Amino acid sequence: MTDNTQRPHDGPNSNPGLPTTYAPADVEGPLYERWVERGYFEADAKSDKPPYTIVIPPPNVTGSLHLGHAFQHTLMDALTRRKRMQGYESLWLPGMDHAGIATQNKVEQQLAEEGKSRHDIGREAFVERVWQWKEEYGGRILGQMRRLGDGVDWSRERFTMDEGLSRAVQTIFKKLYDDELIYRAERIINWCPRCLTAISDIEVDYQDDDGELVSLKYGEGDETVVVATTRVETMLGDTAVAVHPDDERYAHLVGKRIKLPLTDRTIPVVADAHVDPEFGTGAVKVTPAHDPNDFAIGQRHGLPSLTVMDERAVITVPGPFEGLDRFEARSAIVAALREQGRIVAEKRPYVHSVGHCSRCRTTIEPRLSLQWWVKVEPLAKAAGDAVRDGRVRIHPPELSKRYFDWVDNMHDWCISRQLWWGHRIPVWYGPGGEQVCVGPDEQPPAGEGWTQDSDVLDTWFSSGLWPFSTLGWPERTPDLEKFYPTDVLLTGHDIIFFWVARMMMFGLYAMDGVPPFHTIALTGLVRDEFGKKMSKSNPNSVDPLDWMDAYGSDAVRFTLATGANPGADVPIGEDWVKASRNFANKVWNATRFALMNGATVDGPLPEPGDLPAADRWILSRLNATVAEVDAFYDDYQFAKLSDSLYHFAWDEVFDWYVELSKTVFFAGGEGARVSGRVLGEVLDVLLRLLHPVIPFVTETLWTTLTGGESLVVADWPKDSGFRDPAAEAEIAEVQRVVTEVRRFRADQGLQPGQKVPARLVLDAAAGGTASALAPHEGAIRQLLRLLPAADGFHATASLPVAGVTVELDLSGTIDVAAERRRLTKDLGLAEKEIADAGRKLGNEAFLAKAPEKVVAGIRARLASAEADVERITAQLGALPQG
RNA sequence: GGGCGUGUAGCUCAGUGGUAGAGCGCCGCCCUUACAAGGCGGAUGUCGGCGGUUCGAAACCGUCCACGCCCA
Repeated sequence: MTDNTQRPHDGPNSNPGLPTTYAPADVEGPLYERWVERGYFEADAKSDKPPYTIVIPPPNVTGSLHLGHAFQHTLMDALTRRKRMQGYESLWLPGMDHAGIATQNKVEQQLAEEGKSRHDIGREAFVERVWQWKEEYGGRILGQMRRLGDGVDWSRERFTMDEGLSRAVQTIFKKLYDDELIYRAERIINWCPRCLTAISDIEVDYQDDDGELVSLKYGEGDETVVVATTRVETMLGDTAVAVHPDDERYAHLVGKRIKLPLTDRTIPVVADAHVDPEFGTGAVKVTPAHDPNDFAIGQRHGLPSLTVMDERAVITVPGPFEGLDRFEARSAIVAALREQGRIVAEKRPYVHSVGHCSRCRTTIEPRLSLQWWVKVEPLAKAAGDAVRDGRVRIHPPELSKRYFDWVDNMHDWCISRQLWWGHRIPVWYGPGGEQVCVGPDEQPPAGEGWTQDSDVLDTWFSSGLWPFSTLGWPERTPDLEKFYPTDVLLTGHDIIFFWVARMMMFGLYAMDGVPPFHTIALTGLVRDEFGKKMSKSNPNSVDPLDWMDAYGSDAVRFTLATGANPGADVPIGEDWVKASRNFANKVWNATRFALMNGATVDGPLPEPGDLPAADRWILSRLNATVAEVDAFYDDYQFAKLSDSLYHFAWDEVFDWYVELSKTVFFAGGEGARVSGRVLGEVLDVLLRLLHPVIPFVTETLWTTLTGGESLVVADWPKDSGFRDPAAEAEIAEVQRVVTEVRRFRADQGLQPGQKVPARLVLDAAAGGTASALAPHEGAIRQLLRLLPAADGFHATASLPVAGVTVELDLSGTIDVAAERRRLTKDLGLAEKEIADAGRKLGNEAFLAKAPEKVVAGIRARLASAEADVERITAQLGALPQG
């Protein structure tokens, strides 16, 4: 990947301790294993330290690590690592979700390859197979989490189908059942004819599909009515036609029965106020067993519900259509009706919204079915109130509204699934129609004819218990006492409804009104570098493991953290990961330089009063950065804290402080010793601050620099409060001088390495500025590659900056045209500044109404621009003609 | 149809009333003894349009346009 091993300067002069480039692949794996072996991530329930807890959003047992996981895990890892360093008993609890449908599908596929179905081997053997599958193939993501560096407590790893968690499920089911918050009822549900199970409303994805809208004529002679439908096949199950009660067009038909085509049935025409007389013909067909709205009409009018399809959506009505799939039946029925002249109109394609199974994309078939339900109203109200009254904060707050919209308008939750993999519903039915819900320590009813409900529970039912079932509930374990409630729930805003709301409902219900966490931190989704959605079906999908292999886990983590603006989507591209790798390498090399020059953390840090300005400046900035980073962490501003560290490290420590310190190091002696101590201090703190986001490279460097045991258990830095505005101003002046002369050199086409004789003339009139610059002359000369002015020095260029004029001897003519161009441009800018400031200061209203501070600022700008004009004009005048 | 959000440099995004910013990319010079995964210098914007409030608007208000997401 790199060929710089052959570069000449990589030879005899390089430091033998650390190689010139950081090689993540060599260190990451062993480092992680060492952290785990030493038990750094294992939390102690008996500790006196205050707890800090995050439970991981459990990934599917079938899943593998994608960028969305990597993103959220990076943020959770950073939060828990920092808290651990701050002295909290930090627990990040890992685990997986059994993912009912997804896992069952995997094993069914496996069986299909053997030419078998689950029914061939039976329920018990099938569940056994799923467990085998889980042991063999499940949980690939856990190994990938290690690669990413997740500091989770593996000793507390949980799985939703574990014994303890299953017990929690049964316990809460029984409690809800006894409180009459769980009931069984026949309703229209979303049925997937491929998965052969009910799915919840939120597992249905709606999309616009090309369909057909067919208008059919029902009835005979004068008594006909035209209805339109996109699902013609359901007409076999129609048990009424409904019209609006005030619709005069149909008033004469209401109460009468009309002939339903293709059948030997007649159906009533009913009047129902929910029918929209403006839509279509104003008459609608009513199929109570196959449509939720029609079901409601059926309930109101006491209509029978006629199921016309089996669970695979195959027509079951005896006759010519029996045995046809719903889509085949649709065409066949249209053809048959056309033959009878009953097709009045057809619109094709007719684009309309169609529900699809979020697991397999199959078109959902609404279906009348007997299912178990959670009565959510009291639970949802409590979940909403906990946020409304501030016990739980949603971050960023803009997303609260979406949460309220959901919990305040939630429908009862269908929790039964016609699957074999999952928590079986603990209800037994007796021979006489009895129904008994069995609690965890109770024996199911014995005797002839008792059978257990064959359905299992929705996976989200068990994951809703996650924040406390994982800590041992329903037992009052030490873990539960210590670590509940958890602190932060960090997850994507796309599962507010799936998961967050469910945890809130169950947490408040099971834990005596104590919400499961005080903060819900919501992230966006990971997108590609052009802001396009990443999905497994898109070619833009990236395996984060590939990037970790190529650039290191730290690079992937830093990129994700830098993109993490609250609630916003995160675009990520390979170039950005490369840039993060470059940053890690820069930190590596700066520390390498420091180590080669005696940077140390041994001995006390000298008092500020005993330190040169550059040291005071960087220590002042260091402490300000600590404060800034802390504030950003406490506000979940990962992008800002990463950015702040990036710029402090690179722009201030590496580009200026390290460069300034070179003069001191090369001079040797006591100055070098002091400088080594300060540089050691700065890097020590910087590496601690960076560690939660990029744990690997920082650990490697920090242990080398300090000899400390591990950053994982090191103390988090504290802002000492030290600030030195004077030193900051002084270094800013040095930077101005250096930058100005560099610009001149570049404009003049001087090669960066070319040394130039120069004289620094301090401007006595500038007073403090000039004398403050005096001690920095050595550093300025070093940075600018200036030679002493020897005999025969002849200044060919003279650059006044702040309190100093730098005179350069270029031993010949300078590029006057280039210099004139530059000066003219600067002059223009200064003149524009004067005009702008002058306009404001000439505005009475501005002077009267603007704050004094702003006016003073404009005055200062004016004065500075005027000085610039004077200086530049003089420089232009001094240029040779031509 | 209802709701929410977004529109700022070539790209991706910060910026909640007082001099328009960052990263990447781009142009030029350079292997200057930590780092070419680097150094130094440079260019780049009618802040989506229009109107309003204000001494002052990228930001606040109204409106229009474009795009995205959620719900129905």
